[in-house]
Amino acid sequence: MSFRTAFQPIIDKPEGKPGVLFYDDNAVIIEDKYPKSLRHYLVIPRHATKTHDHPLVAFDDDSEFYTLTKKYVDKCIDLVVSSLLRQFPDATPDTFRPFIQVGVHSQPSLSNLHIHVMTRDMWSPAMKHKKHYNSFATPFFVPFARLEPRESTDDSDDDNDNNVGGGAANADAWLKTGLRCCYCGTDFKNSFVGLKKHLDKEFRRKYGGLGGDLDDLRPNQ
Amino acid sequence: MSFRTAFQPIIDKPEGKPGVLFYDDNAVIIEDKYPKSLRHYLVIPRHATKTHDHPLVAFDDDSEFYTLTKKYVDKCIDLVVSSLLRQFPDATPDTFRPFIQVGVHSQPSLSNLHIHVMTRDMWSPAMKHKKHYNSFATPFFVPFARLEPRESTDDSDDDNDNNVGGGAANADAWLKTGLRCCYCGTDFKNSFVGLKKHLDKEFRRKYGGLGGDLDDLRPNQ
DNA sequence: GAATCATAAC
DNA sequence: GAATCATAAC
Repeated sequence: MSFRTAFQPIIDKPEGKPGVLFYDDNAVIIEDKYPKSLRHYLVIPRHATKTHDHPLVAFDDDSEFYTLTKKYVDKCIDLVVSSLLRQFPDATPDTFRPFIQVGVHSQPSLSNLHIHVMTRDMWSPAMKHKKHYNSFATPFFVPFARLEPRESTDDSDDDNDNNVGGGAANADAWLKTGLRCCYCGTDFKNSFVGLKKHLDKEFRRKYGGLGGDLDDLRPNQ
Repeated sequence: MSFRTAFQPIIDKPEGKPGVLFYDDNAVIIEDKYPKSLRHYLVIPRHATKTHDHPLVAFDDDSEFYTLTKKYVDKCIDLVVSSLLRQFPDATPDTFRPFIQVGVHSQPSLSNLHIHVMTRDMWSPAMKHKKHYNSFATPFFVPFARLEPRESTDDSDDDNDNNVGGGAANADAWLKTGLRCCYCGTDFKNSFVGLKKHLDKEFRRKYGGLGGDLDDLRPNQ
């Protein structure tokens, strides 16, 4: 049961902890220990009670908390971009900014509130099975922007696919749905191996020619 | 479909074929290409029509064919024993003779009539899954002795478990039944890995102390 | 990691 | 060999 609070020690005392990229009184930014994309960081608010809220309700009626958290999300995006620019000298920030996704799991495994900030390549040796993939490539992954509190109660513009209010309802179904390429939408049904091979091609198309050495990035496990 | 007749070329022309241990006009004796025990040979009658008979009916009302085939089965047993004696100098023929099982599959994969002659250790890297094991360790495997034609029509002594007459009926069920050690009967349910580890122990108890080097016998794949 | 399914099956 | 299930899950 204790694995669910794996982030608590980092929240309590981020100093010197492995993977910590940044921290202040409000938040910690860490590298995901099992990154599911080339870059995969986490923003972890340090708020004593919000940390125990479900991500789909933590920002409800709390614009202040959303705005504060967004500041760290933006900082995290900057960290992802600058890290990639060091690896790909011919790229520009615009190469990567539209390619970064920010959001939360509608059923998080770890209970402390955390926001994923990651490139949308899903190219990683830690991406090992369908549930991993679908948790980031379907509406199981809820964009952070959709968590922004609204003044109006009129939700006629809402995209019901994401269904933030009762968003955990269809979560299991999304994890089991057919595998679709997050670049082009090609349907790989249940063929995870087929998807992985295709993602490798898409990755090389996306990241090739940016001055980096893709062979350095080969999976090491 | 052609794999089913894989033995036909050996029947037609055994000369110089790999794995052939003996042949004359009536039969060929070969090493099973995927041995499921330390020793696993096959007796293949060369009779032009009998070779296409199902093993559970090939010997019906044909004592002569049974007697002829038994001669080659006995020869095959001698070959197994002499081969083992070369490997285990401290053993005697009686170490192995009661430990050899002779019989047929009630649903053979290969269509040419063949009789299995094998040690009852099931210790082999080619023994890879439940169906392999149960095909030799349950009544799916029909002892050759039970195929001997009888004068009498009184079958009150028959063991209905083997049910030679309609023997293929429960064949699929036997392949799926729980895994039981062929030495001691211990039930391993569906744990093939558990069974394999136990068989390794039984093997070392049976074959240890016979002057051979068991380390030479370690699986090579 | 291991059992199951599909494939190959000796 | 690969998908599934169970386990672990960052």
